[in-house]
Amino acid sequence: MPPIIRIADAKDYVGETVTVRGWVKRRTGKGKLAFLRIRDGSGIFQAVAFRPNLGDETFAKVKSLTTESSVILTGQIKADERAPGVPGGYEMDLSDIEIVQLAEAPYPIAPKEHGVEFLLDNRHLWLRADSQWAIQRVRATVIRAIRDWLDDHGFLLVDTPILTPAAGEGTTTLFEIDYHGEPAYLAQTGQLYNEANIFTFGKVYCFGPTFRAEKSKTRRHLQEFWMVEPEIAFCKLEELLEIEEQFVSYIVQTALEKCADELKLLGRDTSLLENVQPSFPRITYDRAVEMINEAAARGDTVPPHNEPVPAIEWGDDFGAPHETYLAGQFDRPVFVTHYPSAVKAFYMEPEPGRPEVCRSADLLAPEGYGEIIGGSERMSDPEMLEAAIRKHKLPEDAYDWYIDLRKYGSVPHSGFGLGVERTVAWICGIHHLREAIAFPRVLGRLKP
RNA sequence: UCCUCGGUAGCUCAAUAGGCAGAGCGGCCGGCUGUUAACCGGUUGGUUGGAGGUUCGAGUCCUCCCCGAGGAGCCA
Repeated sequence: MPPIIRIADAKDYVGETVTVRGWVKRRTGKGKLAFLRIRDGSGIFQAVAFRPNLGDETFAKVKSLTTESSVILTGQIKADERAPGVPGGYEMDLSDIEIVQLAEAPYPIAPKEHGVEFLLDNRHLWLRADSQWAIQRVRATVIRAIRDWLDDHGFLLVDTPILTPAAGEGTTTLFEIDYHGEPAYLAQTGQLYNEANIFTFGKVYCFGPTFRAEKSKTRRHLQEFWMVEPEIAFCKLEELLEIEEQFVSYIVQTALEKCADELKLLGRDTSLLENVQPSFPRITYDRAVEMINEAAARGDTVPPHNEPVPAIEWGDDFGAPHETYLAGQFDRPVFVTHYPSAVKAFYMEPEPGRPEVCRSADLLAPEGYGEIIGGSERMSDPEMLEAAIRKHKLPEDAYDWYIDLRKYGSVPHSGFGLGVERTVAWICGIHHLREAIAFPRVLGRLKP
């Protein structure tokens, strides 16, 4: 019995006869010669079937194969420059084939362009496409890098609840569920619980799905997305930014190193990612507003539609074109710090001597991918926090425990949240977040 | 919730001024010894999103509705 191998390992078996189990992506042929593009999860290669070698009966089996049929193939591995695939350069000279199932024809997804609606309706099949295979492998690598870096830098993973009694930040729309007769909400952040956990563990992170019921219908939004949220005790804003730039650089460089084949398959220009090394530029909100208004006065435009940069007034939050313009001025991600307190969450520490701005920082990714991190130094004074909660008209009794944290050994502390799908989309160079997660939850869509 | 665009074969799209609903891809049959979303020949394939209206005649014009995409607000 020949050994069963993975396509990714084919290079180690040149000249040997082996067995591969997988699916027929596509069959092409030329008379007595047929090519089977085979996928097994680990990689993609082709099996070459030549009638004089196989005999008429086996060759007829090959010719009968439909797209996505499941097969067990046996043959000799050969190195051949003409062989396409991932990693490519190796193919199987087929000697025997077992058809596990002859797939129904036609397979719904044809080798051509498709519309978004059709692809999302068929997401369970679309995932088999080369591009989707590559993206999910990058995603898994990004998640691994996130956890490795945090675990190796003294952070403890502490899971936070998904069923919560009240709004985390009090700003966005929540999914409400029935918690045995009382209303509960799917978590939009684990941050407040992280802030409790730092008093036990110093540096913590939570990592899980979060839920936003906003009627957001853009390529930068999902109803359900994954977020990693580190939180650090005895940490001021300046130190937080150093952590963030080390963290993001590690994630990007790890993806470049471990997913070179996948990024190549996706056609990603990785030269733009190689710059992602510390340190990242830092600009204040004040300076950002100046830059935007100078650009608006010059009539500068931003991709993808080359719209003019809209002018902005101090105090307004940035729109997508503003973020794209700002990010476009730098060759790596850029921190924008000290936003107006009025446009940010209630818990952010005001800047000493300038209470109208807070010690916050967003990290904007290049190429129009927008905000991948939102972070800040948190308010550490109990009275100031109580006043902020009242000012934002939040239910005070829901935050009593949160205020307690400032009464018993309060310390300066900071944290941030990194959106996994936005990070994956940026690294992969894909247009829409929906491709960065296997089964995206976008507005108006729950199936599959 | 608001703004813009869209819905015709399994898929991607076309259809002059209101006048026989088409092409490519996919599928199926046949041909070809190096295919890369092959090529050549043949063939299959329709409740034009739904309801109503105008008209001799509606994919096309009118009204209402449904669905989708992009964006705004909000945010990762």
